[in-house]
Amino acid sequence: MNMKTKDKILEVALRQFNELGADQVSIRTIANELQISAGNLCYHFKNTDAIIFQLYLNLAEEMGKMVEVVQHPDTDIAQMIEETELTFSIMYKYRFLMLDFIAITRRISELREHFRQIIRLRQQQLREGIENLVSKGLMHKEWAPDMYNHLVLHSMMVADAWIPNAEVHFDEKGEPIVRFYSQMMFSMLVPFLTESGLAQYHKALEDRPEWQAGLRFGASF
Amino acid sequence: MNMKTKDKILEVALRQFNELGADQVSIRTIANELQISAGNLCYHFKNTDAIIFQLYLNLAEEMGKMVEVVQHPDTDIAQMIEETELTFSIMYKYRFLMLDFIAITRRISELREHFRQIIRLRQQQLREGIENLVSKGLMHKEWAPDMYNHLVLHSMMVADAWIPNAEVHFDEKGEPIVRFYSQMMFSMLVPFLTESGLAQYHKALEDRPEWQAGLRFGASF
DNA sequence: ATAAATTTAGTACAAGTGTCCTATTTTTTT
DNA sequence: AAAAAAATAGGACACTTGTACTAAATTTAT
Repeated sequence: MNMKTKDKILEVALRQFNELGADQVSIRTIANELQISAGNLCYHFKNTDAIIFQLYLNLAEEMGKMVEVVQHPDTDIAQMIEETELTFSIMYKYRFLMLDFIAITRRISELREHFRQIIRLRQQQLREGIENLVSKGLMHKEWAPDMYNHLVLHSMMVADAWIPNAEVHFDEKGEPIVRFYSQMMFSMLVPFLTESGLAQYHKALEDRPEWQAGLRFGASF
Repeated sequence: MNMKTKDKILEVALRQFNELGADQVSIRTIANELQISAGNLCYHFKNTDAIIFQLYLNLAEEMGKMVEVVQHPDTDIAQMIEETELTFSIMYKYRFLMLDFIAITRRISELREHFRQIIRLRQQQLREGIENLVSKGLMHKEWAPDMYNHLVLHSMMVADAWIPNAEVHFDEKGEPIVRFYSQMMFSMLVPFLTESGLAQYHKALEDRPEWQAGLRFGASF
């Protein structure tokens, strides 16, 4: 099977973006690595922004598919953690978008509005997850007004921030990072779990040894 | 009194950085606005990175002074909120650093290490604050292992992420934004407050009407 | 097979950037 | 007042980037 040039471009571009940052990649750096002419590359994508936008669409698509698959309403805690990890993996695959998000949205304004939609989707997902856990007696009912509204907002911010955070505080890359921050994300719910919720949580950790080991913040934390 | 050219450069540069983003500002855009030659500007700062680094040092200095002032150990909740707001104001003044942080640290590597120190400082501050509240019976003792360790980490991430978040989800600028996110930051502690802690919290809000009104997330949230 | 469409290479151009250098002018020091 | 230092203007240079264009090669359709 022969990969189309267009796909090869996207593949190489994604890697370069992730490794070097959005501002260090140009049509020429990509064309060079692919051994094709810059003119050829411009035939497929007018400029780097066009490539970035396409990569963003790919991200959005992968996210969308993921959400569809996960739609069964009564998930347990172990499943919720897994879903978090899956979502975070997709984000990590396109991490340059998260790292340079502001600079990118300033140039490509469609992206900002489109991204807000994804956020709304994820937010709703989380809210439903919480309500589900409450109805099952795994999470407490909220004991202060707006408590879970706030929790959702805080979670969304952590979900946006973990990749930049990893970039600053870790030298590691890849899986361990994704797992560490998925765990951290879920740990935000722990203080709100009931006894049976906590029991499930600990059991889930025991069943997956790789969820226990994990990284530790180094000198910085 | 005559402002030195060097200070004028920093002033204009800071505004341009905040308004346009780090990648849209060059020695020439700054020189133009100041009606000085590019050569002159390069006499004072070799390049834009040198300006950015100096602005970062200014931020660090302001933060340092703030911490010194605030060092009295027994603050109440109202004071803690005020301190948060003060810290956030300083961050907001230099917000381009937060927005383009990753891209900037990739170019200026000294900055990353230096920044980690600030983080460590703030983290310690928060940890002491929590311990203080616990010892006063305003916060519960932790009822799950590492609970407050996690809380501190989550808070640090929100503290890093609020400015990019504001840029994506709000069109407003300035004070209201700072106040909104300071409130949000503090609201992370609310679920852990005791009854008397909650009472103090609500009283603090009542005493400062401007803390109550606040923004609401618009269509996106 | 032949015409048409797609894909590719190669190159030229204008704009912007950081860097460097020289020549004045202004300020400070002696 | 003379000498030294600091500040400013102006511009040349090399480099990168996105853009645009032409011509050749390849694939696809008829």
